[in-house]
Amino acid sequence: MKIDPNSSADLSVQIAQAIKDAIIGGELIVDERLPSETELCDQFQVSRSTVREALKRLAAQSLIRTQRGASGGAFVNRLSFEDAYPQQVTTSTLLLSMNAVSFDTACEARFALERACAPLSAKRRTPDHLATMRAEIVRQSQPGLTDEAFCASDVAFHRALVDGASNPVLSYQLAGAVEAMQPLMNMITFTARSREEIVALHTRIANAIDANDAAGADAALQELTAYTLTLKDNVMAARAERDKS
Amino acid sequence: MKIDPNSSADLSVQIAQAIKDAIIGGELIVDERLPSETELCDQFQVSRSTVREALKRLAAQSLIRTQRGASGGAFVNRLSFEDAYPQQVTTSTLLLSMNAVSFDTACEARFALERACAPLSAKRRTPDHLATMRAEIVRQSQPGLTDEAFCASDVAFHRALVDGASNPVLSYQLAGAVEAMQPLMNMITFTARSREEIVALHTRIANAIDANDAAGADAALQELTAYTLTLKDNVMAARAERDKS
DNA sequence: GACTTTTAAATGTCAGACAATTAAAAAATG
DNA sequence: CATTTTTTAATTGTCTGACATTTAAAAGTC
Repeated sequence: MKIDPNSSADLSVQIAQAIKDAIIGGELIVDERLPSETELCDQFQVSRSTVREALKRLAAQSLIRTQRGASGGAFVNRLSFEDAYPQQVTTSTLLLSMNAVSFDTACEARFALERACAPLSAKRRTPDHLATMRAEIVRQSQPGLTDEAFCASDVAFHRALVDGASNPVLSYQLAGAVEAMQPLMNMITFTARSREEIVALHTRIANAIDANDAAGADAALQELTAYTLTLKDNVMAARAERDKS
Repeated sequence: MKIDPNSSADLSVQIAQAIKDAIIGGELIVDERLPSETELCDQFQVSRSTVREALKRLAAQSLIRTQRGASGGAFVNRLSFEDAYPQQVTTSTLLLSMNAVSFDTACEARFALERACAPLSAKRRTPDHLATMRAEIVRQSQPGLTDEAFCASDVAFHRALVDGASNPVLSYQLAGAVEAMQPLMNMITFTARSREEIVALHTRIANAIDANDAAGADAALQELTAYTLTLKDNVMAARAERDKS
């Protein structure tokens, strides 16, 4: 682990990168303790503040964790899917909101990814996944549900569908896409009629997954995609009309 | 933006979270300048080191950028897909390597996601994407290529396929899955025979995409998935044999 | 007016101190 | 001797103050 004295980059950035490289390269393994801050000062010939800023950068990425006290220090963190999920969701959400990603683009991505999971989910789903899907369908059918709660339940339903594939890598990748869509989905007002339609499609999906019917699930998902886009168009048209008057 | 004086969490963590919330909540908009470090010290009633550690945490997540000099400071960063890609790849790579994700699981996820893109890519790919795919096929055909270079070219080929869908959200999500697989792929030794087979499948994929043939591309991708798993099994079996003797 | 110099504001880095936490060692206790 | 309590030392967290470096804007110069 060395830094380039000729580099113009900030020292704390260089040090963070050096440690990060060591972790990625396997020189530092999971749960291994890094040298103490004081030792890192000696090693890199910088002050403690600089070392600390570097360590905070790594902590922000969940690459290390720190413990205080004797025999404390910074330890290489096992990056778990649980840790990575929320970061992935936050990043995806900001990407969508800051880059003016259109509803259509996000929607397309979401359902394309979800359709990739559906065949696997049809094969492997457990009773547990099916129960979650059914429960969310029941919730969605209840009148008086706010649009936000309806959307949250929608996310939970699709999450169960994705998790049914029993592939943590897929679940991780999709959590971002599906959950990041939620703010966009919340912009849509769901009429009683449209909820009915969505619940019907959800039921078809759940039934297909239940029956290990990949093709059926795929077809229903395609219809749901098209219907979601229709809903969005209606809401947009209604708003445009309202704003005109 | 306030912090809870009763919280047991580190001050720099709390301050980072407060600013992060303000960004996500839209109180701080893109390119807006944050108060200077000194002003933040007053605002949160903490020392400059603490404020700086909080800012470094945010910088590590690309949420802010800093500029030195007069009229410098910390600015809310527009999180671009370009910034987010490498972070996504690093995180995915570490997730795979640290959680003992099996080759099969990663492979399944990768190809499932890729198949989700193929139909869109068949519809929208530009001559540019096709040219990249063809160029990588040519490179892969050259004898004397190292396994690493072959794998890198493989990633580039599939990246072009994914980018052909012209959906930045999909490209972003898939970059992680595909590139994170590379270290695992690098473990495989590609014989001349297997390269020939892969190049043939790549050619079929490129031809199908060229001909706007979604079904053809999907079929070739499925075969490639199966073949990749076969290759892995062969390599594993050969190693087991070698280690026994 | 165009160029150069100065200035001031901001971040980056350093040094040293003390506070808070914690595990282990040492001491006290029964 | 075993158990509990106390002390100690190591380590991170926070504070203070200083100086270095960078940079845009203001002031000065021709």
